[in-house]
Amino acid sequence: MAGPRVRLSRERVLRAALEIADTHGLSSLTIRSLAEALGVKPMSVYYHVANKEEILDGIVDLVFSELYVPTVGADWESEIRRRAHSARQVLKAHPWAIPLLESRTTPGEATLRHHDAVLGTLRAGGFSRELTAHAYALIDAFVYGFAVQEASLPFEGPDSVGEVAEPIMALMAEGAYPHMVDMAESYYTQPGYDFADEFEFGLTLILDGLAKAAR
Amino acid sequence: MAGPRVRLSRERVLRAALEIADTHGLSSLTIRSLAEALGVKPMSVYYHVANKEEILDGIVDLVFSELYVPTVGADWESEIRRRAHSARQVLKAHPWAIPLLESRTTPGEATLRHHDAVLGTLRAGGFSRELTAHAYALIDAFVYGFAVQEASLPFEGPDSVGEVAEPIMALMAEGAYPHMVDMAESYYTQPGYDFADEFEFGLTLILDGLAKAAR
DNA sequence: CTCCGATTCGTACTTAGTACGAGACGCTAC
DNA sequence: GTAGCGTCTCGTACTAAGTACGAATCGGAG
Repeated sequence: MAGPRVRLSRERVLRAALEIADTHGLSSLTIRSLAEALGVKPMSVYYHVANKEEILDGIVDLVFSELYVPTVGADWESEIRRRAHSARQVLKAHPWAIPLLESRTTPGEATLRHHDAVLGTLRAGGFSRELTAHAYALIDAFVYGFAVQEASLPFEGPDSVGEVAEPIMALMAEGAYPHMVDMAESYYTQPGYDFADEFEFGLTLILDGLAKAAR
Repeated sequence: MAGPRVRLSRERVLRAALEIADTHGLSSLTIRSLAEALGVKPMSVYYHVANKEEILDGIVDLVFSELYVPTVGADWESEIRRRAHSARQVLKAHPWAIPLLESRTTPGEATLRHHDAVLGTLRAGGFSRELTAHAYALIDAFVYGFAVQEASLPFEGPDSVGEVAEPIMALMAEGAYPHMVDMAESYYTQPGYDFADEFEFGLTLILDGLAKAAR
């Protein structure tokens, strides 16, 4: 059953944890399931990480490491745009990571490197420190907030509307939420609607606004 | 020891749960702690809620019910601005709720009513359905994302910088994150800096952009 | 081959969610 | 008042999961 006995390592532990979260969801990531995936006994994991918190911090940083890192010095607008799209992509691929990003207050290396690059790109793009701070907060709030919305959308496509719980539909039908119903019926459920497009609109509006402010 | 024996109810259960989360943090909210706060035995709680998930859904909706609900028909910009500030305030008061807002996919009544009012305000303000969808996504992403940032900021004021873990500071000192260090030293830690101001900047930029798009 | 630090694991305690069914309460009809 | 019956509360106990503690094992250096 066992292979040629591979040594454990913090790296392998985190990789395996990431994989479990990706394939079976965050709630399936337990020390025991992790140990099993590694072909090892639970307590062995604890030699490489202090506790589960550290594992969570670790996989969040792994997710961060997947983000496109903007090039300091290149055209700020396209770099920031690219990294925003990248972030959306990555968070969509690891939706379980979204609730974690906040609770983790111990940023990892990839996380710090990433933020540093964003700040650098803006500064090199001619943004004052003040405007950089504004821009940084605004862009990240949007990107992150958008990912959250996308992950928790009750209906995210023309097909999945039916999945909304019945009591809600009942209330909706009763006319309790007229505007939601109107939007749902006349817009969100129309063929061709894609929530992802909202991202482009918002990002463009923000970048345009920042560009104007930077002048 | 017991008072005049007050009946339990879903309402009382949720109120008590909210209070525990507010005062001792979300992790202290367990069925047992909740039962004790209610002067009751753990399993009694389960007559009023199906499981802990339902409790979480419930307190999230309670938090939503604290938000300012915009008046449909009134000036959209000031209404939306007011509700944005309200949201920030509320989320700041219940930071534990932030990670929850996403994971909960079963919106409560207050949540739905709130969203309906926002949509209605925009529509009544002359926004097309398309622009309403854009605006709604953009504004909420920003408001929510901002709250997240605020809650997880490594340093959120001139004083608390020292709280950042040492390894990070060490790396920073080594010059690994020059732009972060620069911003931290020359801007974030300057007296008078308040992260909250970033909210105003972002919100105004967004509302201005939307106003222009609405014309 | 022996010794030693680096790893791995066995055992077991603790906290937490909650299934199941019995018991207590209090109101209603006789 | 009292029997009867929903409504509500709780006693018991099982399961899952994190992890403390120290023993067992492994693999390379001398």
